[in-house]
Order: sequence, then structure tokens, then C-alpha cells
Amino acid sequence: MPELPEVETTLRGISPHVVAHRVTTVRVREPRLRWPVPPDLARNLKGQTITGLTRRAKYLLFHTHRGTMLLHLGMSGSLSIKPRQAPAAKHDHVDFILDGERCLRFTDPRRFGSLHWCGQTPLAHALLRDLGPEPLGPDFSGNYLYAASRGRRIAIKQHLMNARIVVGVGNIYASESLFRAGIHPLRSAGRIARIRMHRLVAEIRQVLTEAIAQGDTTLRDFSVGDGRPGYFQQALEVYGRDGQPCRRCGTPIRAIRQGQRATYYCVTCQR
DNA sequence: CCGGACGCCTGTCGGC
DNA sequence: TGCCGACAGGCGTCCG
Repeated sequence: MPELPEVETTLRGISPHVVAHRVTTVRVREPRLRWPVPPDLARNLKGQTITGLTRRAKYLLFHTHRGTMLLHLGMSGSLSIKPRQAPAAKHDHVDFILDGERCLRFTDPRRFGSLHWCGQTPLAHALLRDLGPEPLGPDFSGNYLYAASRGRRIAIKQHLMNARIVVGVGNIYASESLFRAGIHPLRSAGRIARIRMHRLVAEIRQVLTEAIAQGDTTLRDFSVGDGRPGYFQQALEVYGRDGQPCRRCGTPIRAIRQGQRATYYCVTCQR
């Protein structure tokens, strides 16, 4: 399910229910996620107050005085806030009881998500250590992306989805931002001019920002975890529009495969 | 170092 | 209707 905007929306939705609240019980029904849920996770977290909730790439970081829990939603994961005694459905794998009252529930049909426990320096964790800059942060600039693309023969679309280059640009927004920037997804990263990289970075930031804003709107209309929109019903320009006319020029949108992932683009608007 | 392929899972959908 | 393969928004790991 989640690309970065969905993760950010999840963070904003659950934050008020989680931050400054105490985890009184951890219930792991299914430890077989992408990696086994650490056996000591419950012991470490139990009794701790969540002092802060942050995000790095698509990981959510639950901070406590004893350490930090990392949570990744994988492709089909979601978090919801439920009453303490809410009956568990099929893919409800982990419950965190908060103040003995409410329940933060992790649901994930495909079990590509994961939970980790790490110490006081979570950013040093192996999964976070080598990640590139945040797409909405100050370090992600046209100059940076240009420099990070020198000598790279890989297609720009796959380059954007490389978390060592920049985090949080998933399959949907890679296609969408390349369309907005007028860049062909198959073009070699190393053969894109600096000025076009500036444009591309601006479009990535713009499309992610719009999606997050839409998430905020959605949050106002639906409480966290009635599981409402899986992903944003945003007006996507190319993603999933194979054969439909380009909104800009009318040429049918084309679908191809790049590294086992679907790519959508307009042959006329993107060069 | 780089780039490409694989695999972890379940659910859904289209075609026959 | 039932079966079967393809595919799904991620990403760490392995291999050449």
C-alpha cells in the first residue's frame, strides 16, 4: 500500500493517540513478518511511554526512553486505532495497548512489513544507515541529484527508486514526477542535464506535497483506521492509465516494465 | 562498485 | 463456475 505520502498520513493520524501515551501491553499474534518480530520487542516496549513519533524514509520510529521501535508497512501494511477489546480480524498481526484503553493495531495481509527494536541511535541501524536524503528535506536538490547521477547508466526511473539516492519515491510517484518533468523513464540517469534535474526535483517535491495534503484532507473526513482509502485517489496523470489519452496532449499513455515494475509514460510529452 | 534478478506473502482480477 | 497465471503501491540480498 504505502508510498511516502501514505506513511506520512499514517504518522499524522496516529500521532495524537500514540505520543505521550504508555504501552501497557504488546500482543504479537503473528511474528512471521518480513523478518521475525524480535522476541524481546514486547519486553522492551512494555511499560514505556512513546516520547515521539517520527519518520525516516518509509519507516516509522516510535521513540521511548529505553530505545526505538522501527515499523515498516511494506506493501500492504496499515495501522489503526481501535478500542482495547476490538476483535482481531484475519491479518491483524500485532496490537499495542495504549494506557490500557486503546489499541494501536498493525494489519498486513502480505506480511512484507516489519518491526524492529533498536537502541538510542536508531539512525545507525543497518536498515537506515545508508539511506539517501529525504525527498522533502533540504539535502535533496537539483545539484545533489545531478551529482548523484554522474556516470550512472541506469534508467532514471529506477535510479529514483533507489533508496541510496533518495528515499520515499515509490513506483507511482516515480512515474508521476517524470511525467511532470517531461523526462522519459528509460533515459539514463547520467545523461540528464543539470537544469532538467532541478526541474525533476521540484516536481518530485510538488507531487509528494500534494499527495500529503490530500492525505490531510482525508484524515479530516475519516478517523484513522476505518481503513478508508488504500492510496490516494489523486488525479494521477499517467500511473495506471495504460491506453488512456494523455491529459496534456491526448497521446495514449504507454505501459512498459522496468525491473519487474510497471512504468507509465507519455511518448509525446516525455523525452 | 554497479545493475539486474529474486524472493518474501496473500489477494484480486482477467482470460479461458 | 472454476482454475491458473499475472500482477500488486517495497526492499534487502545475492550474483555476475
